[in-house]
Amino acid sequence: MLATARSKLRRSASLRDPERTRRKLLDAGFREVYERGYQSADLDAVLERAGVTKGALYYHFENKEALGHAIIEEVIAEMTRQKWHIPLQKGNPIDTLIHIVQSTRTEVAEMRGGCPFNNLAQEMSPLDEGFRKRLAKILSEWHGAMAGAFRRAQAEKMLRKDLDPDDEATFVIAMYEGYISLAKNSQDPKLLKSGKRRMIDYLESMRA
Amino acid sequence: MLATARSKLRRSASLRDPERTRRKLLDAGFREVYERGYQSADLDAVLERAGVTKGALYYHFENKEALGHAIIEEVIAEMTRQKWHIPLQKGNPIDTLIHIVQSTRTEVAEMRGGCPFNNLAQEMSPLDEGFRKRLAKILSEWHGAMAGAFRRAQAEKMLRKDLDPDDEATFVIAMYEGYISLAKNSQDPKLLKSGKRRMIDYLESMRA
DNA sequence: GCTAACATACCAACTAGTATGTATGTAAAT
DNA sequence: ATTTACATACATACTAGTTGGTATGTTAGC
Repeated sequence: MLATARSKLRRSASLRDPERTRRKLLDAGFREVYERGYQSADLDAVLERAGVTKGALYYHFENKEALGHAIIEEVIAEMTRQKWHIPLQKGNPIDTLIHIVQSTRTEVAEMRGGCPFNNLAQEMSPLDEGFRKRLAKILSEWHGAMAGAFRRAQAEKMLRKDLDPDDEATFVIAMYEGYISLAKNSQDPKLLKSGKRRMIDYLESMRA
Repeated sequence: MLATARSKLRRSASLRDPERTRRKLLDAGFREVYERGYQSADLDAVLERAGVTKGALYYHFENKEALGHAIIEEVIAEMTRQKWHIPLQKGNPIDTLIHIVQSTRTEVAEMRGGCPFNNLAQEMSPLDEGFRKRLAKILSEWHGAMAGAFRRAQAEKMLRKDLDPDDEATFVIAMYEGYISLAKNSQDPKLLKSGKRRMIDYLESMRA
C-alpha cells in the first residue's frame, strides 16, 4: 500500500524522478544565470548546484539555449505571476501595488542581484530573438495584468478616470525597474528608500 | 618646416601615433562591450575593429579588466558628461531635460542597444567591485549635476520649492533608465513614445 | 529484456594572456 | 651630419585554461 502511494505522491528523493531532476536543473540554472548572466553561466557550475551530471542535463534539455529558454518560460515567468499577476487579480490594485513596493527589501544583499527579468532582458534582448521574444512576452503579460487591474479599478471608482491604464501600467513598471536598476549599481539603501517613497506617493495620487 | 609641424599637429594617420592607437582601442572596445557585454567581449574582435594587434592592446592596457575600466572612465563617463552635465550647467534645467527626453530616438535600431552605462552596470555591478565603483561614480556625478541644476533652478524660481532636488534627480534618472530598459526589450516604439510623453508631462509639473 | 534516465570520459573550439621578434623614433656621441 | 644606442610601439606566433557539447557506459524500473 505504501509502495503504490509512492508512485505519485511520496517520491523518494534519492531514487529516479525525472520531473524532480528537471526541476533541480531549472532552479540551479536560474540561480547561475541570475548571478553571472546567461552568456557567462557555466553549465558545469549548474550541474554542481543541481547535484547531477552532464548526462542528466542533455537528457532533459537539447542544449544551453534550450535551458535558457525554459528558465525564462518556467521560472522567471512564474515568479512574475506570483509577485504581480495573482495579487493584482482582486482588491484595489493601488493598495496591491503599494504593498508590493513597500515590501521591496532595501538591504544591500537584496538589492545586489537586481531584477531577474530585467537582468536577462538587458543582456540578451539585442543578441538573440529567441530570448528577447520570450522575455517580451513576460513584460507584455505583466503589463496586461496591471493595465487590466487598472481598468477594473476605474470601473469600480477606485482609480482616476483621466488616467490611461496602458500608459500608467508602463509607467509603474518603468519606474520600478528603473529604481531597482540604480539600486543594484549604487548599493545605497537610501536611493531605494527614496524611490519607494516616491513610487508610493505617485500610486496614492492615482486614487479616484 | 612641414616636418616640424607634424610632430604635434598633423600626425600622419598611417605612421606611429600611440595616443591615436589607444583611442582606437578604447572606441573599438566600447563598441564591442556595448554590443556583447563585457564578459562576452572578444578581445580579438576588438583588435579587428581597431585595426591593430595583440601587441598594441597589451602595450596600452595591462589586461582585459584594465581596458574595461578605461572604457568606463574615459568613454562612458565622457558620453554622460556631454549628454547631461554640460547642457545642465546653464539655462532652465527643466527645459534642458525636456529637450534631452524629446530628442531620444524611438527607432527600433536606436532602442535596441539600450543605455551603455546601464548595460554595463547591470552586468558587472554584482560581479566586480572595480567595475561597480567606477560606474557608481558616473551615476553619482550624473545625479549631482542634475540635483545641482535643480537647486539653482529653485533659487532662480524656475523650480517648485516643495521638491527635494536629490529625490527628484534620482527619480528622473530612474524613470529615464526604466523606460530605456523596457524599450530595449520590447522593441516597441509606442512604449518609448508613451514614456517620453509621461516624462515630459512630469517635468512640466516641476516648474515653479 | 528493453527503454528511460541518468553517469563518466572525452573532445574540439574558443579565448585571455604571453613570449618573442621587429620596426620606428630619438637623443647622445662622434 | 652621421652613426650608435636604446626605449617605444607595435606585430606575430604560441600556450594554457576554459567550456559547450558528444559518445559511450551503466543502472533503475516496468
